Amino acid sequence: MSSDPVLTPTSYIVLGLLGFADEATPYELKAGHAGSVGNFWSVPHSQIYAEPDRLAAAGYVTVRREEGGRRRKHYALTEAGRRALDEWLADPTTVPAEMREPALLKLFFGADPAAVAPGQLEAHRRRLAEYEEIRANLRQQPGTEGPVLTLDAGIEHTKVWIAYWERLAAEGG
Amino acid sequence: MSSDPVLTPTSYIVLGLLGFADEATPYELKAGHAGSVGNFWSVPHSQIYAEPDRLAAAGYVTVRREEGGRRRKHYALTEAGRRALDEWLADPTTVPAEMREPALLKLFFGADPAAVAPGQLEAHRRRLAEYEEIRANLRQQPGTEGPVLTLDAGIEHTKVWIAYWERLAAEGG
DNA sequence: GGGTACATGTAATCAGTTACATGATTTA
DNA sequence: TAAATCATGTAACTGATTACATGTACCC
Repeated sequence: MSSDPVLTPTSYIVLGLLGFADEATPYELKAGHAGSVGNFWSVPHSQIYAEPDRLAAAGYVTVRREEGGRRRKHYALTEAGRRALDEWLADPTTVPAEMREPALLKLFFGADPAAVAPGQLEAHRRRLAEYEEIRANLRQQPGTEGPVLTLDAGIEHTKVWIAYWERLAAEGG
Repeated sequence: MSSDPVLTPTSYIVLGLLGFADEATPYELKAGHAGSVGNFWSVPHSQIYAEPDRLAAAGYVTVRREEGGRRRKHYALTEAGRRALDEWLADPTTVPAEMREPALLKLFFGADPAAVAPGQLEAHRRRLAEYEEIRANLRQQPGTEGPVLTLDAGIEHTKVWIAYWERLAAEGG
């Protein structure tokens, strides 16, 4: 029909969040994003406010505006939106991201590993603690299989980073 | 002095590549990028052609244009460019990147792990083979410590991904 | 001399970033 | 009631993506 409007990761984050709630205001989307997906894929609030309108223009969500007072916008998935989300979830051809790790860029171009390592270690250790705390909280709740799996991935990779930077920190020139 | 023009990762990739060569044409930058940094941080060639001019405008590189024939541009670091590169390399406060892994986004929003896993496995196994081949070639050459370290990181993380997706593929519902 | 790979850009579009701004509620 | 903090946007700018376009050199 329409030449498919390109859906970005941000689009799918909004669609996915709307898939959990029946209806949501931008603020609820923002709140739902923070502390969940936001832990491994942040989106600035300006985007979270802008994206639903793009999706509405493309027919993937509906907007209901409050009459009185605050005139908030409430968004909900349309059939097309649900379909786009489901197709994306089912699509088996997902290209893995590149590493794109700034600290690696520095190593590549000759930075002293011992200079880079401490900062990385601290950041990754803090991140690991956060992930494990979140995981402990999620553990018992039902319906959190997806988030738990992503946390597992985050935890494992973070541990690899910690081991990596510990090694480089120890190999002082 | 000047309100510091913001240098992006792309800027540092160009600066870093110019730091290896005394002088380079955009094509040489492109070639130098492909198969090295390009393995974990790709930059489209349109950017590799555009970025040096931005850097020139900011005083970090000089441009020398060929008189005859092809009138190619040759770029070289200025003092300021070398300083910016060195300061970036020495700066210990590097914020680690987010995971931003599309496949994780899908898991988070409820995709069937068994549906996602095969494609991820194949992609990561291929990637691992590439990395190990490059590493084997680099191993003997002198002056490749930086690239070897980044490859090590890539290899370790790719192995973690493979183990992760193998586990999810095995846990068929 | 015709094709194919190499080499070198430009143009259009747009999502993402950053900053600005302000209204509504709660709390001290 | 003054101050935070919660909630909700808008505006400006620009790097990144994608596509278009063309020139040059080498090879069969």
